[in-house]
Amino acid sequence: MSSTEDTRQRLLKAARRLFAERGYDGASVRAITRAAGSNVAAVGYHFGSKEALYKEVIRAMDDPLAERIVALSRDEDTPVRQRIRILLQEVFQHLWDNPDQTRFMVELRLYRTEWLADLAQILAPITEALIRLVQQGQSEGTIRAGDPLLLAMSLMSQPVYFMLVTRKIPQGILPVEPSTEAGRAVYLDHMVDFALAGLAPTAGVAHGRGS
Amino acid sequence: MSSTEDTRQRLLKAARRLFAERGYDGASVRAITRAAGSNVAAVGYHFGSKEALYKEVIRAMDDPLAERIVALSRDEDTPVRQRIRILLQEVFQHLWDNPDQTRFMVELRLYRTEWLADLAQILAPITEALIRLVQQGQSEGTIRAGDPLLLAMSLMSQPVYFMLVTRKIPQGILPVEPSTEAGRAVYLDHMVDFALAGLAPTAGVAHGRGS
DNA sequence: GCATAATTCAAACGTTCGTGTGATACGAAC
DNA sequence: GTTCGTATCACACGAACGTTTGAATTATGC
Repeated sequence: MSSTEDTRQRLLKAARRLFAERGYDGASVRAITRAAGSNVAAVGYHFGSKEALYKEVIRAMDDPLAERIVALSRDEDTPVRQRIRILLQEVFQHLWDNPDQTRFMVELRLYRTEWLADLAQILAPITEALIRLVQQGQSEGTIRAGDPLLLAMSLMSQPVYFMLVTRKIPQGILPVEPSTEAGRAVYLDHMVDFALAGLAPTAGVAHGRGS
Repeated sequence: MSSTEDTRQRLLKAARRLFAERGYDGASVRAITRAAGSNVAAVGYHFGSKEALYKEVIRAMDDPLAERIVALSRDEDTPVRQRIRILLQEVFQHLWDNPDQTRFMVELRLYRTEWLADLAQILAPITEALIRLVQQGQSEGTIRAGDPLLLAMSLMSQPVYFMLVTRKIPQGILPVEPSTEAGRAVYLDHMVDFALAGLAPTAGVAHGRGS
């Protein structure tokens, strides 16, 4: 039983990477087992089927990010807007360091809606943490009025969208190359500023129906 | 030659739908030709290969939206912020009515980076139109300072992200069902408000490093 | 050391994939 | 009516797919 867990873990790791890189259909069982350094039959033995392996990858995806975010959202020593700033930065950084996760989630969202519930369950704590923060800011008066869930969605849109648009983009398409730490900071800073600006208490111009 | 163009068009239409629904690998040539009501060999005859068909679907994707947006961005009779409002609404509506397009573009972005240049070329006019609008607003003083491209990216993030998150989502996950016109308006209005708030001239709270 | 279970492996299963081939159907030109 | 280029068809090819099988190998309990 010693190396069993090793094989299982190696399979999960390889599967997550390849599913993210090539999608469910594009990542063959043979390619996954080859990447994991084991036999084709290993998937059948350890998980039962390719589909079961995929669902197991979803299940194993609740990672340190969620608890970090929840902890951050409860850190009452830091001002709300500052907490949001840190939170968005950390989400972006995490997504940047784990591109597999974003791609995997997007594929799940687009092509595997039958397993979306599994994903929503994993993301729930993050959404709740964001909502909590927004509500706190609203009661303090540092965040403008509005449905907390909708505002939380707009907040999440910034790190997710910028990650999708800037990660592994061919050189020359974006004016600032996000491949360097410095270049990435440009997108990161802007993304946070825009999100916080969108939360700012009504500035006189923004709200209502007109311009 | 009479029904030739029909078959070609039917193939393109079916291919775009199935590529969007199932991804490149998930949409088999047989499924596409079956959906188009023609023979398996039709793809080989009209396009040469499955890959060539895929690229042709990309090429045929520059649609009315782009020119509509460019025209709107140049409509000097409407205030800039109002133009942006309309523009974001129309982008969202268009993406909503053509979910194929978003899914197709996302797959291209994630799994087919070798063909990304073809996509960037098609999206260029839209990006340029947004940048032009932002710059005009900045020179008027109705839009806050900042890199116009980055601001344009944040603007686009709203309709795209909300489309991705709300379209064809299983019932019960979102508190407001986006399947009805009225429910959808909730997301649409919020998305536009948030985007415009993010553009608002510095309100005293937003900018800088801290909360 | 020996039985017993757990794990890995090579090989093969039937199916589906993208593509190629040759025959057939069709319409226009003469 | 025959010819010719275009379009569609049924069909077969080899390769890759997910899965299964049964033997070989390794670890565990006594």
